[in-house]
Amino acid sequence: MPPQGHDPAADQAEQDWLAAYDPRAFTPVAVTVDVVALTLRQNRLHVLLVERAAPPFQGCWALPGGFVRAGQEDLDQAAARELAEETGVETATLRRVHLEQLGSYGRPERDPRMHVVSVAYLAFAPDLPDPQAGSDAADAAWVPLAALDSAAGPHRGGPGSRPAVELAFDHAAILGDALDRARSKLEYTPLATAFLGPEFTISELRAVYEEIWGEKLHAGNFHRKILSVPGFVESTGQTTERGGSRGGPRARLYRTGDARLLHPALLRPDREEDIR
Amino acid sequence: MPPQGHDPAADQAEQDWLAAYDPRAFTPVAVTVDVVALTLRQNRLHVLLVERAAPPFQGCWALPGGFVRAGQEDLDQAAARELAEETGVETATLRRVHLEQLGSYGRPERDPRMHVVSVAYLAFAPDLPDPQAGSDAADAAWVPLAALDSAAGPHRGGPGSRPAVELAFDHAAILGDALDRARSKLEYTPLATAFLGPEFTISELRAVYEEIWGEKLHAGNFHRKILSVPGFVESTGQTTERGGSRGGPRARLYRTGDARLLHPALLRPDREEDIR
DNA sequence: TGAATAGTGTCTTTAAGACAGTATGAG
DNA sequence: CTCATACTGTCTTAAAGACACTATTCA
Repeated sequence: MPPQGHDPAADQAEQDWLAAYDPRAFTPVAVTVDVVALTLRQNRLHVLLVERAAPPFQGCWALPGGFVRAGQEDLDQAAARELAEETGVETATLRRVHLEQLGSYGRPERDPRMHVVSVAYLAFAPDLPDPQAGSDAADAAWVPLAALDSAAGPHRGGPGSRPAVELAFDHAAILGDALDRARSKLEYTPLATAFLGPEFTISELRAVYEEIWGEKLHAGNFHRKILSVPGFVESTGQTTERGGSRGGPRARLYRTGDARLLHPALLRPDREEDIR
Repeated sequence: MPPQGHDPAADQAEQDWLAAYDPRAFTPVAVTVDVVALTLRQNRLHVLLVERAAPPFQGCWALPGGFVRAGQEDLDQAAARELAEETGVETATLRRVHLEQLGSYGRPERDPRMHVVSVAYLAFAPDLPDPQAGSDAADAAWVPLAALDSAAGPHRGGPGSRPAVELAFDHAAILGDALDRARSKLEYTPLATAFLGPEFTISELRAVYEEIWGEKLHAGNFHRKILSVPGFVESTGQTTERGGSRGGPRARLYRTGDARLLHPALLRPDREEDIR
């Protein structure tokens, strides 16, 4: 853009220039982090939500999140802090939670108060205790995905389902993107194990895939495939104490291996829509 | 976090609460967008850089970018605007450029002036004219990746290479992440065609893969693979006017097809490090 | 005993890669 | 003519999926 006369773009350029020298001299854009924390409870996918205690969207459920503390923390740290505050979980437990950046959302009208850019994070957690509501929330809970009318994916309530929970802001869209990312992550990484305890059976691992992908997998082929991917799981040499509740042999126990990517990947069964 | 006495965290919570009612009452975090725009010139990967006209990092090269205009634009729009301003290219041409969000960078000390969160974007462009420096830049140019000491990937200068260009802020890290993303995108999407004109030969497409992946591919197998993936390319029925500069038959011309994802994907040849 | 589950064997199909071979056209 | 290139044919190997089968344990 060549230098020009007095027009709105030039005004903006001057504002930007001033901002470099006085942090309070430009129209502010606020920055928050929001966390889509997923877990499995009784083999059902749940997302951590808080009930808003104040307007806007008072009484609505929303993703846990909050403002980034200026000058004090990185985005990853802010996300971990918000997650810890909302779940009431100690830092030691957080080490077993996978946390990664999902993407940023910045439509000017996404928050009625002002222009807020939210950096969304995605978390995979093992089954954790019920959360404690933070100071700015009326309640906090692990909510089954089936209770949400999330546009994306196979996790919709059946015909007789309860009224869907409506999410505040654009959090339904963020959740949809998070589910897409989660399904894809299970293909190329061993992160499905982040939903399980330190030791698990192949069947438990398969249940994670089946719930998040929303389809049944062939038990035998899945078993062989998992064991054939180098570094996905390693044997503990132990087995479960008892067989399954409806019979069957005791299953061998495994730990997460040291691979960070799966080779070859575990691709989802063919879907029609994957061409578009 | 349960309510507690007068501690820094509570102060912060109060600040956050106030921010909901007075946009200027909290310590600000600025939001910028930065664009990693990649193109191929003479089959070499180039990135669009600007030379900074003002401190900090005056005289350094940096990714084109700037502040998000509060209340006026979405993040995608801001990135497209910055790209258009820096390249001096019209909106019509921008339609042929692929632009996607890469990720956000928010280390408090990444900008010496204040806490700035940058939302990075990745762009794939066909060969465009040389850029015009915008008002806040001393210069702008397509810089060959070989001239940069980018930590990631196979694009380093040879033994007799010029002194490496140093990038401002954390832009070298952003560029590294962008290259990782670009290499991965070529596996699962048809976006390699975004580097080419509206009609291209299979050999030209292969050159894109070879340059971005940094390795030679088998011409025959590549050819058959491209044609076997549904929706990747479609024939125009035309051929090039002349054979190659060093002989050979005229090549058939193709357009980009309607697929958005490649099935099956074009996986990179096995690399050792892909397990970690 | 019956049913469900863990784990393995084997066959078919698909896709990737190595390699050879033919036709075309520039110099 | 010579040589690089466009494109195709064929064989080998790897991997995914379908299916069958055995062994184990709960009820």
